[in-house]
Amino acid sequence: MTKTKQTYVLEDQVGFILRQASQRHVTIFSKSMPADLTPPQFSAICILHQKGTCSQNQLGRLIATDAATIKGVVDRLAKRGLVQTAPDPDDGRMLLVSITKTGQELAETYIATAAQITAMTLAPLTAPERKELLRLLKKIR
Amino acid sequence: MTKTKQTYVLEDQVGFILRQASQRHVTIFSKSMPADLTPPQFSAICILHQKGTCSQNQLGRLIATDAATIKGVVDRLAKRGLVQTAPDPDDGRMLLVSITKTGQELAETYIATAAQITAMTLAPLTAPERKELLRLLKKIR
DNA sequence: TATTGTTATACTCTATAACTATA
DNA sequence: TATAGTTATAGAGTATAACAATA
Repeated sequence: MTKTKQTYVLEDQVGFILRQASQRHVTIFSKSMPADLTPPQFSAICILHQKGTCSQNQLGRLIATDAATIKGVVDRLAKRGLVQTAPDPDDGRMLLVSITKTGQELAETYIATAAQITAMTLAPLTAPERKELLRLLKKIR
Repeated sequence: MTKTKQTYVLEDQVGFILRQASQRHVTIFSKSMPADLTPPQFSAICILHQKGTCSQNQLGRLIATDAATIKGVVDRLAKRGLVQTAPDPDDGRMLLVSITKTGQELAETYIATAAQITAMTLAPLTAPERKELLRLLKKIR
């Protein structure tokens, strides 16, 4: 009887490959997005482009960033004049975040670019492979 | 003729889902790894466990982190006594990183845990789906 | 001189924990 | 008690620039 030696090949671990795939995507994103926005920043702009206004924490939930992280994202967007914040008159805990006209215009201009970034990221795959990758990633997220 | 309206659904963008899948994996990793190591730190320990010694930049290339990032990773591991650094006597530019006895023992103890973390991350998938996900991720990394 | 490696600096994202304020 | 938000702290990733050593 042979005792199976425990093997752990870093190259085949899902976390390691996931990190590399994310790295490549972020590189494509930052090289291709002329507006100097990071992926989370663009995600926030996207949601606000659709909803107009929402609370800071709710925005964080929609773009999958926690309360501490979304604060930094919103602060940086506000500093650039792309969003505004104001306390909710109905609930003093809430901080309402809304998109500015500048932010709205930026979203409309660069949504096409974002779609191209997705296409570039998926370029090595065939159409059915792209669909399958999204399906599998959604299952493990 | 109908003009196709441009749609950009954040939920379906590969970058957005990739970020969420990575987040879930990192969460599993940090909750399950008793040794309080991050994924890049554990990757570095793994490589050094196999190779014993390598230059700092080479280590970075092997675990897919650039020169500036690997320096921080190595510094933190050195502070914990898991690795040591020394200038290469043959090439004064190189900083050789080697694993300590403590680091070696830690690697041997926790490689099984790391394998379990991979399994937990992939738990929502069937065996053929796991294989396919790895194949597709490797193509876009 | 060109290349490689290291280091310093700055900015962003992420997560946790502790805290305040409100419902 | 539960929720929303803020702040502090820490690790990581990224980019750029400066510097040292080597080819």
